[in-house]
Amino acid sequence: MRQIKQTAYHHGNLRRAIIDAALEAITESGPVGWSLRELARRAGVSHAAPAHHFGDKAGLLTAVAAEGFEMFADTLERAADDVLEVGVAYVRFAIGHRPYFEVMFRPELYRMDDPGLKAASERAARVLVTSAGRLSPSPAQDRLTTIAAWSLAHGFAGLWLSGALPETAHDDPQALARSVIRLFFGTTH
Amino acid sequence: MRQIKQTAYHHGNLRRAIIDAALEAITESGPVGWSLRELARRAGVSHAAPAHHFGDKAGLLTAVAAEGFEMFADTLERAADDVLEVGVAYVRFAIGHRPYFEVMFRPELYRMDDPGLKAASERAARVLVTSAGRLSPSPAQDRLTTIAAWSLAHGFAGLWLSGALPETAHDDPQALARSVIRLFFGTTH
DNA sequence: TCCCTATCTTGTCAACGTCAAGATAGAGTG
DNA sequence: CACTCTATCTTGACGTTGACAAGATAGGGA
Repeated sequence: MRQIKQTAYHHGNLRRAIIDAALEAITESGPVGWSLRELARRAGVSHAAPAHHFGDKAGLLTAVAAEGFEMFADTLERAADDVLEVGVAYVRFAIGHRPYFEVMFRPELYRMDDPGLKAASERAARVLVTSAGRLSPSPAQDRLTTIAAWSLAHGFAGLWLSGALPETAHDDPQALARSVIRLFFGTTH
Repeated sequence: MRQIKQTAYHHGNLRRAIIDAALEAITESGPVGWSLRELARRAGVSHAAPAHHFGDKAGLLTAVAAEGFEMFADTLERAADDVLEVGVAYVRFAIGHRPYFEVMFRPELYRMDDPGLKAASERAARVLVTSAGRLSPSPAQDRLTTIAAWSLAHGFAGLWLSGALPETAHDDPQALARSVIRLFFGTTH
């Protein structure tokens, strides 16, 4: 998956175990509905063990966001050939990796100056800019088109995650997202 | 503004003072970066005073969300004549009343079964459905068009609030939003 | 064998949300 | 004015939390 810096000491790989526990907890009760001590209990270690790996809560969420942006950039890059599919991939990631997504776009929860995080998020942004540029009617409207396409995908994901969309949308959000995107960007594909 | 149930007892109007303090605190550090005790200190009352009015933290955030949805519905209704302006009003509210907006679309923070809240949020949704319907090319695509338009406005607002958009966007977000919406929905107006 | 260092534990602290019980003061009634 | 009633607010307490400091532990290199 990703580089693993820790050789196994007492626990095995506590860093990963804590992150996994955090992802579970975020899935169950959001990015703030849990405590570091609870994660430590889930991982079977003492209450202060997480602090060694992440410093504090923001440090843990920084690690989650960084990992999320890495996976996010990978996902978008895999779809980069087809502009429509980049949008669908955006929504698919948000829904399929909800705990990551819910942290990633809430920068007050983590430290944005983390170098790995910044690199991954810029990598993801590059795919969006490049692929949306191909939709632009004229070079002068590149920026506007990028923001529009990004807003559409991001808004759909956000509304779906917050449960604001009508129930019928919950059957197959990915197909619905594809329809919505196609509505704007034509059926050229 | 809205009905005020409390007659002034010891404090004057503590309920309002606590909500205002909450809005300030949310503006400064997000919907979870503060404590009830801090709000009580700001209002100059004891640490347990807020509990009487709101029960618990979720109760306070429910009141914030309800008030937000009321104002939101009012804003949208005022713009309902012009479909484009509904989208602009959506963004304007999100940015101009950021602390409300940041709570409203995070339902895990409050109690969605609150009757006043539900009524106001349905009132807002009705404006969106009605006005977006006017954009729909055919009745069969009403639902899709509504979701698309809503996603566009919601996504732009969310991206702007999270600081994800490039800095140039921060000069006049409202004008930028208008351009973005016009890009999709033509310049018929 | 010995030390070094990353890893984890234990103990502690102020602050927090929440609850229970008591104090206070305005409003209504006579 | 005297009295009571009740919404409002205070005080005190309890278990939990994030964070810090100091100590224990164990694997790896010399």
